[in-house]
Amino acid sequence: MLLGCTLVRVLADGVRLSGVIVETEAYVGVRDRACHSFGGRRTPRNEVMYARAGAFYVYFTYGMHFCCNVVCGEADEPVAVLLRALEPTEGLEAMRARRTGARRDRDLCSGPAKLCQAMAIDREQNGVDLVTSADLWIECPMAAVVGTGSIVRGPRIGIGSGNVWTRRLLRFGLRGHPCLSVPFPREGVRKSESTRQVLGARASTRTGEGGGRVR
DNA sequence: GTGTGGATTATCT
DNA sequence: GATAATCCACACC
Repeated sequence: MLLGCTLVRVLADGVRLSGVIVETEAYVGVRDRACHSFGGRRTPRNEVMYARAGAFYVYFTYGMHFCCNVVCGEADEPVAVLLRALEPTEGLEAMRARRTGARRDRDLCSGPAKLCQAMAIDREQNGVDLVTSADLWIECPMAAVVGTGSIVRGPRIGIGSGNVWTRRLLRFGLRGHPCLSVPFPREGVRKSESTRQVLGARASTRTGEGGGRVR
């Protein structure tokens, strides 16, 4: 479970940037049409998806943006979670400097490309091991555990349409949080679906056992 | 507040 | 050559 955990980045000059993960999307591997590894596709770009859980997968898109994912499968099991939004908590000054154009602090990291810009994440961080890196990791203190009632889910963003994978509710967020990238269609989870889907959410966004860092 | 279109390039077909 | 897990500015309500 990544929601509620904190992404931490330490810059070369020692400045520390961090934010609480408030929105994610699951990309569940070779069966998922919207996933870069669909059908077992393996290229230089998505090679990191085939690493073991804890690897950081950064890719470039739309000619000008970076997006970042946490790989969460075993080796050769290309499954990852896209980080879509953070609530900035440390280093706001540096984030504002990098995100000229963000009018409010809540918009510093309210999108997958925005958070990469704010957190100084680009190609350099592709393939970083979040478990051992000294300048990029995820902290998951027990106090950050999020109750299932605080989670909303909906269809993933920007992946076209036309098959069941575009409709599956694989986007997750903290209910009503001001830093979400896009509002969720309806701020709730239908009772008939909640139990099964929340269990699915936890399975697909979990990257390993608890502890100081995710692995 | 919502909706539209432009920016700009790695990657794969 | 087409596509893309996007963002931003601007127009309009």
